[in-house]
Amino acid sequence: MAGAGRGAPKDPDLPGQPVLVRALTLLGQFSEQRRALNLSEMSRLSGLAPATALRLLRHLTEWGALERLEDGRYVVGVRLWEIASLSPRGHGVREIALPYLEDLYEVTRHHVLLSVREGREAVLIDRLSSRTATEVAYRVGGRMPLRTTAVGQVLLAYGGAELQDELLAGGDGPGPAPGPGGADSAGLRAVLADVKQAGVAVVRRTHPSRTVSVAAPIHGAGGGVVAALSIVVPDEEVPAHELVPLVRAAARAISRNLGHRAKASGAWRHVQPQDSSASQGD
Amino acid sequence: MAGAGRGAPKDPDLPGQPVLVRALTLLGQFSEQRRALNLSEMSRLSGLAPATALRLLRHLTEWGALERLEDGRYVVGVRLWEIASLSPRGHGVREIALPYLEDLYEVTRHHVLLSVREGREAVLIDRLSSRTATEVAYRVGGRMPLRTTAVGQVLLAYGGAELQDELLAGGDGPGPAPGPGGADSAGLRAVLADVKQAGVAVVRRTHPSRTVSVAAPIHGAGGGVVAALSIVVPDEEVPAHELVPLVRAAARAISRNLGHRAKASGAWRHVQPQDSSASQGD
DNA sequence: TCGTACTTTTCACTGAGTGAAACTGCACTT
DNA sequence: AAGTGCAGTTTCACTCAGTGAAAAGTACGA
Repeated sequence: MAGAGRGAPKDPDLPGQPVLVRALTLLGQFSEQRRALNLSEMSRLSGLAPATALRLLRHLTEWGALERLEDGRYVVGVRLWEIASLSPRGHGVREIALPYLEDLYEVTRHHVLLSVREGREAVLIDRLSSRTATEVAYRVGGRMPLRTTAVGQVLLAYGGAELQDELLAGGDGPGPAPGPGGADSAGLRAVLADVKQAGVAVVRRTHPSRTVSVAAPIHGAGGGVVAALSIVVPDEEVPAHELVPLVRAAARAISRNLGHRAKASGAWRHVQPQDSSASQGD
Repeated sequence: MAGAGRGAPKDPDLPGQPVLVRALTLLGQFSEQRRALNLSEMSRLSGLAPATALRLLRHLTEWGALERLEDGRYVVGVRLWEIASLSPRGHGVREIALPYLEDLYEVTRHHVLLSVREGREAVLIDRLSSRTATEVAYRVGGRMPLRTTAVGQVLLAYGGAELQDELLAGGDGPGPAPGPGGADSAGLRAVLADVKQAGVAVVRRTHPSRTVSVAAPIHGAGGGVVAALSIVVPDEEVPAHELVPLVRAAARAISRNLGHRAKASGAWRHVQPQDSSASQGD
């Protein structure tokens, strides 16, 4: 890029940023509640001078990353969506997992979710829901907290100690921090330990409605956990312990299809009786 | 960006490109058959110097547009997928259309496709397929030709004269040009006229397998055609004329949900008897 | 040990990118 | 009809972010 131009630094953080990062910052301004933005908004939100924002937006639009509505506002373009559909952790896992998610859905007729971890949150990759199932809080492409959701707990449990420390110490980005000094760290650690050794997370919620979620880890070819699968049912409609084997079986089938070779031996015998999976009120 | 550096222009086209465009060019190198690329490949394919490509790739990776595998190769990242899921013409239409696609799928148990136009091709936004349905040629996120597919013909028929001229004159990007001098222009024009006034396209194929596709246009709030919906069935299993009302009804329901107010009046009476929809061998 | 291929760092040079200011066009008010 | 305000766009002199060849580092196989 070029210099900070003639003018003095307007914003303490922004001026030194490379062009590319500035352009990505522009892209990052789009969100579920801001799907269409005009120049002034983009400029204001990103902290870029209008002239600069305009130039970058033009390049992005020309390439197809953005599209322009008749009223002049910018929206995310199909070209970008198309490239993004090549994301292995996005559409990639989805393509492989979908048939199994469908099986699970056909059998239970409740919500089936697939997520991956991105930073300190989970991203919902796909969701199958009948119109008659309970209300859902999350949108495909949206983010979910790691601490309080079943998929989140699975991803967190298998995400490595580093991530857990990070999350238990600091805030988990958006959303309220757990407490002043890291309130329920010990509790969460215990939950995660249970999840990890049971191979499932069970989370009970009362908030949007009374539900139970059961989630299991999906392993990639390298052995690491690359995604998590869960099923969300109205509480007390189906006993959770009946769902556990279903969810685990589906997750294992998907893992196998991703090239994961399950560890041989007695894990089977160990895990099965240890049915007391992690749980957390609300 | 900065100058062409010390060296003389290496490639006649590339050197003058702005940084942002170069970065987008890098993104554009990913394709279905190239989902993971290493530095040398990216550098070679994009025509950028390795050092330059590396710097840009680092920025893209840092932001999350790309992710790096253990072996050093780059793949499209979840962050990009997440932003892209906000694309109105991508996941946007999908979200609204999905329930209707599902209905269509439940009733017929055959392939149901949803596409939008992007330049001179169609992009497949979603596909519902039972495992027992006929084989499919296209992948979600992939491109389909406008001339030879039912959805393509719908998008083309409603895409304006400019687009049609463009496509009939020149090549349609990838894929073989129709013929030396624009072979079957007249034929295609007639087909498109039929499609437009019938409100459906019917295409018969023999190639991967014998199938009939029936497609109908989806209108947006502004009245323009924003997407096309189609159903693909094995030939002679279901008579095409039985599918036409199903597909049209679904397309209209989706249009209404997108805020389209159907033109009042006798279109109904006109269109219905004009059942001879467009068709094309292979 | 050498060879090859890929990745990363270095560095002197320079034009691509910068942003304040001016201008245009539109909507709404006085 | 003249005035006000704001979003979008263009201009332009300045300069530092970006450049790419070359060199150094790394990994793997013969």
